[in-house]
Amino acid sequence: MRLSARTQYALRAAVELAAAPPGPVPAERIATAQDIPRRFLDNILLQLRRAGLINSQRGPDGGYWLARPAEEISLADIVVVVEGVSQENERFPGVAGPLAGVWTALREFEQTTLTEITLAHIASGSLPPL
Amino acid sequence: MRLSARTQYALRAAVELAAAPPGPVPAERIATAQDIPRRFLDNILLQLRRAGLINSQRGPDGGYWLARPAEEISLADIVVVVEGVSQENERFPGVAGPLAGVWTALREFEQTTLTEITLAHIASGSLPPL
DNA sequence: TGCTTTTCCTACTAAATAAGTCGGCTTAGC
DNA sequence: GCTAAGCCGACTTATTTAGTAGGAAAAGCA
Repeated sequence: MRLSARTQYALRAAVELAAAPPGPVPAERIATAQDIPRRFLDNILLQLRRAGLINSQRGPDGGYWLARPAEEISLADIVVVVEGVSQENERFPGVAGPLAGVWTALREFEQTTLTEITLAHIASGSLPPL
Repeated sequence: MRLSARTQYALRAAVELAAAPPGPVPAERIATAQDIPRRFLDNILLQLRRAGLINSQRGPDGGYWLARPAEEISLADIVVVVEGVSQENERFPGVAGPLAGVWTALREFEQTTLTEITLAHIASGSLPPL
């Protein structure tokens, strides 16, 4: 389970939005709270908005907010957007063939887990039973 | 679960050794059977030998063989050697703190799975219940 | 001895990916 | 028209990945 810095930042930013009171949150505040390089964060938030996960508003008192309730956004939603969709299953020559099944099983568990956990879970600190 | 080509090759080479009849297997044969670039494979086998997972013999009829029975070498053994030991748990600022627990859970599952599956399982094609 | 087969070893390089930066434009509100 | 935001593509730099290169050393055999 290797996650790029970009993906980690995206998740942390999203959690920050989930935990904020209703209304726009400026990028600057997210950057400070989560210790994320400001310009890089801009970049990431843009991607999340284009994917329809968050909304934005410009101008004074502008900022970002979740496009859906935090209960309805899973970690997988964000990971998929930022990390891109996972690679197809490869085939392994000869006697190594059964390795494929192992990777499939691991990936499935990973995906199931990330799909079950929502931003609300993280923000509230109460994880569902794994 | 992102695995580098190097790690995949190492696993496939090890499985090939596990499936071979007793005695040294030359790198050339592994490279052909598993379609791995020859010089790169040399490099990887060297690393596995230094880690004590395989043994080698030079000269005509030389080659490589597993240092222990295939039942006693787990996929994790190989992954750890090639991929290096996993990074320490990071901490996440503020409200994103609980994310750490998710990564820990995922990593533990991954590690448990890879530890339970041995080269013998793969070579025989009979995976243990996951 | 010398030839062949095979491993051993360090170092190098090219390509891809990741991480972040820059400059400036656009929009909204006062 | 000033200020506080977001919007956007392009650019730069660092790291990692995936190999390659060149040869040295050992083992067996004739």
